[in-house]
Amino acid sequence: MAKLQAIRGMNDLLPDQSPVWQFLESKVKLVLQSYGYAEVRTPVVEQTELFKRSIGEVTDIVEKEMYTFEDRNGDSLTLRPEGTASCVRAAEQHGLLYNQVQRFWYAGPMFRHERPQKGRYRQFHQIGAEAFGMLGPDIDAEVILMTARLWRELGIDGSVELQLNTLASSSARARFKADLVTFLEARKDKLDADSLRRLESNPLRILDSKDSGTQSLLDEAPSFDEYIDEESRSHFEQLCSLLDAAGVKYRLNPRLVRGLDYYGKTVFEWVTTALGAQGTVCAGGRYDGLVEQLGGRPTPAVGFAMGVERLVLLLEELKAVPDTARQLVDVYLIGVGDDNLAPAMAVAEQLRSEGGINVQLHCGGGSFKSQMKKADRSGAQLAVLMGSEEREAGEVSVKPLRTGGEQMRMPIANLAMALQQRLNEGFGE
RNA sequence: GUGGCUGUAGCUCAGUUGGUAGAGCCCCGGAUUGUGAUUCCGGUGGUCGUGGGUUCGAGCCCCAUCAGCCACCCCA
Repeated sequence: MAKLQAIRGMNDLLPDQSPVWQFLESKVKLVLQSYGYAEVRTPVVEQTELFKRSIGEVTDIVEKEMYTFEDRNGDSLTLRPEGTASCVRAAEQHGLLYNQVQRFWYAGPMFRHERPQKGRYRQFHQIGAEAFGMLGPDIDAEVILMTARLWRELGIDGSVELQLNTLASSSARARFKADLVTFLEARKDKLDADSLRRLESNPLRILDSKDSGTQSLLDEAPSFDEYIDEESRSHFEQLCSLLDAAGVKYRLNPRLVRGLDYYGKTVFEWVTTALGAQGTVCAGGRYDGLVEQLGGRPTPAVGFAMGVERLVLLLEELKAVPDTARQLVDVYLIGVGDDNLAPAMAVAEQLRSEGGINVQLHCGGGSFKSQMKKADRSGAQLAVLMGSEEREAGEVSVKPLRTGGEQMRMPIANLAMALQQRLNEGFGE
């Protein structure tokens, strides 16, 4: 019979990896909470219409990357390809945006049918934050500061760079887009194949082209800078000075264009060179038009999403995860001989009740030698032995496995506290 | 969706012009009866990704397919 395997581009998270994810997730959560953001959880499946209306009908995501299917009622459903649309839908549906200011975050799997490669998978994970109801550049700055703090907390701030741009108002963008298309239409013969295709689908992305011929052509093209409206310009300048004041470094990148239709004004990306082609680790911007586009009242909004897989890769690349985050077991407990199985189990339960340390109890028998071997392999700092001698004395034997210390007897009463003390000493060496 | 590279033991990999599979690690057991990591000895474990084809004979050659990796495209 053929072996079953996971769907292409959808990965299992195994024990050697999960500590890295947990490290990342716990840090992110603490930072988001420290800014007063509240978690929202939405379903992974939504009406297809939601994504068509938010992301944009002609984007690659909607046209060829969504997992779309009919349910048993004949409704068209889609596995969410990103989180913002669902977040807005949920907030709007429950009246959370009505005359209110809100700060939310979410986390979870997203789905896009792309060809898998490093840092890009068909089921991938994002953690994102969205702030609603605030028009000024102050909230843009807060959102960016929050991400900057996060990189510091994770110890990767030296390896990511902030790129910043403004897409201005939608009317300014529309005027620029029209002129750019006119300019390029007249010079179609000089465009590379990809850019030619984008001329129809997403002309702004041509600015991003890696083709040198196209890039030199763009030098003579209309410059977006001249199209930026006064309000957007002043918004952007204020944002920049807020970031300057907060000591956040950034690089202005006029070619920075987001892939989703709903962005306007501020856009930013955190980029690393340490991961190959998929260098964007976090990206976001302002999307003042989206709420209205999805049927709500006009509501200003800013947000971002970070790619968990990419950050995990970066954390590993930089060896930024402390060993303590990987340690699962503090104490390995062995009952010596059948007579001492029950007492050993009782001690294990006692330690868990007293709290503070993780205990793995040896199960499954085997020679004493092999039990000690397992204690060593478990990664535990201490082996705790419960034999007949110890039991009769109301004690256990404690043997340090990583440090040179002597084996010693300890009373069972208040054992957790005594072990905790030994464990703390161990870290000092 | 396009292109390139790669699939041999649980893992990392050898395998000569085609002649019926090997190492290291891991795991299990042993080297004086309750003491691990180092060392030594022994053992378990593979329809060589899958399906066709060529051949007396295929892990090696050919085709297809699936999967992985990298890049393009796209994006977090």
